[in-house]
Amino acid sequence: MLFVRDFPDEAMLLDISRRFNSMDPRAVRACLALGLTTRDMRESFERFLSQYGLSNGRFLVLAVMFRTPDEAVSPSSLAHGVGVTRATMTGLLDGLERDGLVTRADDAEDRRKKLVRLTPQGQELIQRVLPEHSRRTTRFAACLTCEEWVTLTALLARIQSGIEAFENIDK
Amino acid sequence: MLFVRDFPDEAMLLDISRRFNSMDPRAVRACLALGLTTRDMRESFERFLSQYGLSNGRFLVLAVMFRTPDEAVSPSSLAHGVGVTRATMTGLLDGLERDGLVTRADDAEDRRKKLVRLTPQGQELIQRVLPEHSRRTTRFAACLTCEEWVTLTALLARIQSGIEAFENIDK
DNA sequence: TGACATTCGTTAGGGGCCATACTATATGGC
DNA sequence: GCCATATAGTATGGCCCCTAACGAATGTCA
Repeated sequence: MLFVRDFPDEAMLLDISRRFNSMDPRAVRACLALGLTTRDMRESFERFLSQYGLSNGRFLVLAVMFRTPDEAVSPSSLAHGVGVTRATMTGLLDGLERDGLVTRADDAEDRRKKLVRLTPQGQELIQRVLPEHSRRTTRFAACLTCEEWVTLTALLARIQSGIEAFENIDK
Repeated sequence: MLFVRDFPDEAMLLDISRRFNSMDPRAVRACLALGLTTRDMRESFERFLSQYGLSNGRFLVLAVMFRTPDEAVSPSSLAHGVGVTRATMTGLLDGLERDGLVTRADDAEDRRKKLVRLTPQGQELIQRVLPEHSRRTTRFAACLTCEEWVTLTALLARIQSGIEAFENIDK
């Protein structure tokens, strides 16, 4: 019932639930809201990044690398840091390298590895993005009070552990 | 800072925020939780659907069509109902037709249109999925109390209108 | 040292989604 | 009837992400 992109579906899904099982519409509505809110956040964020020719994945790569701008990192550790597979990282780095934001060199010590480095253009770009990103996040944080954010986190944590619980039943 | 798939990033992003701007870590944490919870819900849901050879999109198509199992619908209205573009719907229908869950026929009245219908196999499948889906949703709803779901919805609504607000500033 | 396992980056192939642009058809205003 | 416009479905090509499998390099341990 989750993960719809359009509002008409709310009616449709409520309809389906009604036909099959009397489910609490408040929970259904909240799930819908969860999906839609997250989608809106994501879209807003990606629209912002796209002004700089970045996607979420590309941004995270640059951001991770910018923590140690002068050190080279391996694609593998980047993949872990960003939270994608190594295969996906290959694709991201292909794009970033093509756009001149990053370089890949061989590692003399461990010849399986590559050494990824930010180019000056890469550093310049991420330094231009991050402050604005920061401003956006601050504005975003103002949507709720501190207590409300804490409440939200607590509720989400309960949902997550609930999912985990019945995930284990399923399997 | 949202939309990370892995936990190490929390540290990383807090680090970034700290370096650039003192942001409320409670808000950052909540955003992270929002993204992670939604992802977990989505993954749990998709894992469930994949047992039946369905994806979120494919499931929604069948579910929408199952509201009127005997009526034919156009790809266009399906796209609107499911919330994807017409181009995406073409792809979804290609797959569903290939798997024998759906048929496409020409519309004699309006020769631009196609008429999509559930096959008996399609009906059988969605009828097998929906009750289990319903049970899952019910279990899911039990994660929080009714009041808590209402609270959650309210908080999310505030976030959404907040996003909308500064989305309008940006553009 | 040699055999085995593990790690690295990559390729190949898939799904999901999008925007864009094309063809065929329909429709409203003249 | 004719033309501009809108709509329907699709093809193409792109991005993001995945799994599976590969060759090369390295680690391990008898």
